[in-house]
Amino acid sequence: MAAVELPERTRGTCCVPKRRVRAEKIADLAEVLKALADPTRLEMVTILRAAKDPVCICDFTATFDLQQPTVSHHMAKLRAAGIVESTKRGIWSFYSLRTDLPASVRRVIDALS
Amino acid sequence: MAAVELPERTRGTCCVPKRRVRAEKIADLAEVLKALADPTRLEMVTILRAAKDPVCICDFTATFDLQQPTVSHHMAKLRAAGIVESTKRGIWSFYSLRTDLPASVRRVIDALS
DNA sequence: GCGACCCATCGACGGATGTCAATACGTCTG
DNA sequence: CAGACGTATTGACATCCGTCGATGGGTCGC
Repeated sequence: MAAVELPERTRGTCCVPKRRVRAEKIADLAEVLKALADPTRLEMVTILRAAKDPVCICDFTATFDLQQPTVSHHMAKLRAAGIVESTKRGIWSFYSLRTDLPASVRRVIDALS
Repeated sequence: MAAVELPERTRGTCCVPKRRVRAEKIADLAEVLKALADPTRLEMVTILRAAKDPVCICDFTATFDLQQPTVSHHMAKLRAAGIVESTKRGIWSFYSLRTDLPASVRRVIDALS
């Protein structure tokens, strides 16, 4: 394999790499990634992505080895991050991926699995 | 907009959504996402992705408003997550994205920015 | 060799996070 | 209405995380 070319350096001087992305956008994306960076929430998102219809949260409670408040807490985090939206029908709460996700967020979620 | 069709439910019964992804793979991906889920590290990765040659860590220290140990700590996290690799040249340490990233990780990183 | 330079590691500290038990709230059934 | 059911919220607790100062180790120039 060809050795990678390393740039020449002079002592005491550092160049500043171009910051191509707006700081605000970086922060927003980091928030989304933080919401996805948990095994439970990550699997929730992949399940919601594969599901055609909204999924009742009671099904998630039955899926994961976690207490109901914990499952609810995770869903609240996904909703706070703007990844998920909820609908109520009688006693039940149904969750689904938001359809108006920003393009970058949509790309990241599509890249999962 | 057409109302989303919500599945019928009966009290006391929950169905278990199909878990399509292996638990191990979910955990690995969550680890990578956790490494990316920080504004500093996220920008580091986008800079490395845009850079053709390995980048000296002293340049990152000059870029971010953080102390040198903190920058080093973030790079160590990216390396521990298998996202980044380092080369030494004299005094300097150069970092670059790993070329043998798993396909899913590569897709996620390409989806950023 | 000595000092300057670059980098990694360690220890500490405040804040965030995941989890659960307890509780409160809304909704349906009988 | 009364109770059962599904869900969200609160409070508590242990753990993890980002940041910094201090320190140590390696490398170059003088």
